[in-house]
Amino acid sequence: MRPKLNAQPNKSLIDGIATLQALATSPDPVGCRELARRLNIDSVKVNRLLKTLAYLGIARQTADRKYTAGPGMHVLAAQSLFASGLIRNALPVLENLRRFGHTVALGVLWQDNVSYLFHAPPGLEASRGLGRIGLLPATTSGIGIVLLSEYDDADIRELYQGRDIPMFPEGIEQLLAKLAEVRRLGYARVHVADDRDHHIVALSTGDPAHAGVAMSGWIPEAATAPLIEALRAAATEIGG
Amino acid sequence: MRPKLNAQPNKSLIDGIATLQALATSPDPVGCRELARRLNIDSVKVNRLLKTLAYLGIARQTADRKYTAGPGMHVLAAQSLFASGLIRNALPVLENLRRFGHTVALGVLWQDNVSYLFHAPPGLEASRGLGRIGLLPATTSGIGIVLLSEYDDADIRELYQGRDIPMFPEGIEQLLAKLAEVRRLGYARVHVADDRDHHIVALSTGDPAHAGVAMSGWIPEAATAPLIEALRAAATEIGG
DNA sequence: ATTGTCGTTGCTATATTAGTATCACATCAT
DNA sequence: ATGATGTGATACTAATATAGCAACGACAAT
Repeated sequence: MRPKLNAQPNKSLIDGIATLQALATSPDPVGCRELARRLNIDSVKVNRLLKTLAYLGIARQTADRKYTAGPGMHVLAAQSLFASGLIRNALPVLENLRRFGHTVALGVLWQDNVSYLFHAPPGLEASRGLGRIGLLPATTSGIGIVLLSEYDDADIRELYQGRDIPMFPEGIEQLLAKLAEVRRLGYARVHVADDRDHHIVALSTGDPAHAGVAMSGWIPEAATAPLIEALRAAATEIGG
Repeated sequence: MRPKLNAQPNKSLIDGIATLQALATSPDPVGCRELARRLNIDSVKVNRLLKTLAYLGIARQTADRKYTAGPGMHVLAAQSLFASGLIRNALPVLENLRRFGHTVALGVLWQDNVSYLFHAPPGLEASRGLGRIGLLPATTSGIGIVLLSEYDDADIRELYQGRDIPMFPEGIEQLLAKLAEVRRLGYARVHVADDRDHHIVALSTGDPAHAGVAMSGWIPEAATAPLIEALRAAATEIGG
C-alpha cells in the first residue's frame, strides 16, 4: 500500500514539502521560527527551506519579513489540480448529482486522511463548493471508508497500529468488519450519529481507485438504490 | 523583485519541485528517464526524487512502473489553492463580472509567465472556467502586463535581458513604454491584434499586488470606463 | 541471439547540508 | 536608557546525505 522507503530517500525534499504544506495551510503569514516549532524541525533549516521556496516564487515575504504563499504556489496548485483533469472532468458531473437535493462531495484519501476537493450542501452556490474543507480523519468520512476498503486488512492494521480510530471506539476489528461490509456491497453506507440523523452513501472512482464520490443527507434505506445507481454512473464518467 | 539566491539554497528541493511540476503537467504517466530528459537532470537523481514523492503519496506508480500524480498531489493542490482563500474569495466576484458579456479572467504572474486560475468566455459554464489555460508569456496577457507594471524598470530589464519579448518585437524599450502608460492610467488596456479585434482591460489586486483580474472582448474606447470601475470594485473585494 | 530500452540499486567521493555560534534588528518591561 | 527577550539571517566547519558511475534484471523490438 504505502510505498516503501526507497534506497536513497531525499530528506531535504521531504522536509521541504512539509514546509510547503505548513505554509500553505497557515491562514496568516508566519515566521520561520514559528513554522519550525509547528513542524518540529530546526528553525535554521526551515529558514533556508523557506528562502529556497521564496527564490522559486512559491513563498513570498511580507513587509514584516514573515512568509506567506507566493504566486508560484498558485501556479503549482493550478498545475497539479487541473493538469490531471480530475476536477475539470468531475465538476459538471458533480453539479448534475446535486439534483437529488443532498450534499455532494468528491475527495481523495491521503494516508489516513480525506481531503475534499468538492463539498457542497444543497443550496450552496456550486463554485463555492471547491475546497471548502481541509483534511478529515478518513474513518469519519464516507469517502474515506470506501477508499480504505480498497486496501487489504494487513495494510489497514499497519496504518492504524497503536492509534485510536475516530468513530470506531472498539478498535481495529470494528473497522475491518465495516470495510468487509463495504467490499461486499460495493459501496459504503454510513450513519452519521448526530442530531440530524444523516446517512452517507459513497463509492470509489478511478482505476486504480484514488478518489471517492458521495452524497449525504436524510437518506432512508429505500432511497439508497437509485442514489447508488446515480453515483455509479457519475463515478464511471469521472474516473474512466 | 525576484528574491536573491540565499546563503544555502536547498538544491534538492529545487530539483524536487521541478520534478513535481514536470510530473503534474504531464498528461500521461511518464517514466523517470523520460522525465529526466525533459528536465535535463540525471535520470538516477530523478528516479530517487520520484520515489521520494511516491513515498509521500504525491506521486504514484502505475502498473507498468511509470509515474503519475498520486492522491497527495490533489491534497497539496487543494491546500495551496484554497488555504490562501484567493480562489474561494474570487469566484463569486468573478461570476458577477460575467454579466458584462465579456471573457473574465483571474491570473497570477510567476517569473515571466502568467498562470490563469480562472478564464471563462461568455456562455461557458462557470465551473468550467477553472484552470483552463496553463502558462502564457506574461507580455501576451493583459493580466501579465498589469502585474509586470508593479515592478520597476530595472527589474524588468533584468527579467528580459538577452531574450525576445513576445508581442514586443521592438524590444525592451517598447515594453517599458507600455508599462509606464499602465502605471499612469492605473490599469492596462491591451489591443489583441488578431482577426477578432479584441481588447483587454486588466488591473491588479492584492497588497502587495500578486494577482490580476481582466475582462476581454470587443471593448470600444468609450466602454472602458464603466468596465474599469467594475473591475476596481471586484479587485478590492477579492484582494483586500 | 542481439541490441536497445526501461526502472532500479550498491558503491564511494564529494558536494551539500546541519547545527553551532553570532549578528543586527525589533519589541517589551523595567 | 537599559536590559531581556523575541525575530530573521549568515559564516563557519563537521559530517552526512547526495551525485554519478557502473551494473543488474526485465522487457521489447529486431
